[in-house]
Amino acid sequence: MVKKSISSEKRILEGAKKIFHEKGLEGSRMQEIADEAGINKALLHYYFRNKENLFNAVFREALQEIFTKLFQIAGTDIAFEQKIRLIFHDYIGFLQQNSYIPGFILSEMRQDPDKLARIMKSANISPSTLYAKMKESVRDESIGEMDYRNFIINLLSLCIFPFAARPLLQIIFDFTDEGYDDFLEKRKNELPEFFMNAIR
Amino acid sequence: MVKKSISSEKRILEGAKKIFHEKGLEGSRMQEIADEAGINKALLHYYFRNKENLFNAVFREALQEIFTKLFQIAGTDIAFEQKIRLIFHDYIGFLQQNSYIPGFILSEMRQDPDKLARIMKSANISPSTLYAKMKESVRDESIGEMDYRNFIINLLSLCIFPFAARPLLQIIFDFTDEGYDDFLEKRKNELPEFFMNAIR
DNA sequence: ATTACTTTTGACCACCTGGTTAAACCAACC
DNA sequence: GGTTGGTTTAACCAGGTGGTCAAAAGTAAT
Repeated sequence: MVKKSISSEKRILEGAKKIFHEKGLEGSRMQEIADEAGINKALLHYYFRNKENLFNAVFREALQEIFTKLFQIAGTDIAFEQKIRLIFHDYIGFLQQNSYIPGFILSEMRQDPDKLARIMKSANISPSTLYAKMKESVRDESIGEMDYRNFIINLLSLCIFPFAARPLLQIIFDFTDEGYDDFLEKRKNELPEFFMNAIR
Repeated sequence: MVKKSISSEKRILEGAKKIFHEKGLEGSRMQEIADEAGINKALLHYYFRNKENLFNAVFREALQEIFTKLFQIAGTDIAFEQKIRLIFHDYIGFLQQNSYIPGFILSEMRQDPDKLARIMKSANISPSTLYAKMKESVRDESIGEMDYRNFIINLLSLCIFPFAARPLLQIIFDFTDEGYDDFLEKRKNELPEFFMNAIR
């Protein structure tokens, strides 16, 4: 009884993730999600009241993952330069294995900034932690003074943009799928040097 | 007679731009666009055959603008460091005045990569020009050897991401709308130094 | 076996959507 | 003034959408 219920709910969430990630809120159909989960459409409304609820669950999870991972890596207690190297390597590694997340979040956040703020709060994401971690790390070493917001934004830009803009960049540079994967793999190891030079 | 026709078509395109930019293809309603343009819905189908045609016109224009502007700036014949400074300043300036474009393109490109490739071709965007401009500029000076694709991607990342991720970044850093505008304004002048250090 | 309950389903519906059509409108030309 | 051509509109439609509901199926305790 409990087993069945959990299984169905999980399958719904998995199906919803796949469809929503690919087509977004407006582009996805409840029937499609039901088919993907292998259950009846009415069951979607039994577990999640409506489309918005189901979507919010998926959206919240994506936000949580992308920030949790970042905080986790940034919280490692190692020397600054090592931490930079680790962030680029591990965070891009995380994005490689969750390549749908950047595009999904950037696309779906646009509709309703208030809703975004609400979900950010309910997801218990506290940016101040990241500030602190970064700021004290930055202070630890003798690098140029820099606005920590620019510091973080530059870091995120260099990590996330190549995933969010992937279709376009692949066309521009005539990359195959494998070619772009290889390119990202090498990029993981080139970015730390680029970034360290930049802030020195 | 001709006047009327042009006026209507222009008004439709303007309306479509506003609505599509804000809500995307799937989130926009033809009726909404008609209202925005102040005309009958049937007239949309008279000038543009269907929703997809109308959307493609808007999407193509956005792609054209964002690349034309970049190529134009990159084509200026000045010394390398000056060109970097110019790109960051003028390209971000362009994005400031067309702040909807990054999010719009990044969101709407995801649905159909083939369609994106088709439109890129029909819009006569030739990335090879950019390659050339950049590569020869890079060779002009004594800076570190670097994959020109990483060079361009880093540059685009730093310019575009802060616009595409604006809603999220504003929440994270607790920026007001004006505060974020100010932040971007200062960023225009800080990025060249960051970038020049990075590639030296 | 009966009861009490949760879970799952097929059938259904009101509404909205993109798109069509035939008629009205209007400017220019004869 | 009537004809012709492109332009604009109101009314309409078929199909798809999220959502509902009552009944069926399953489950565990009595």
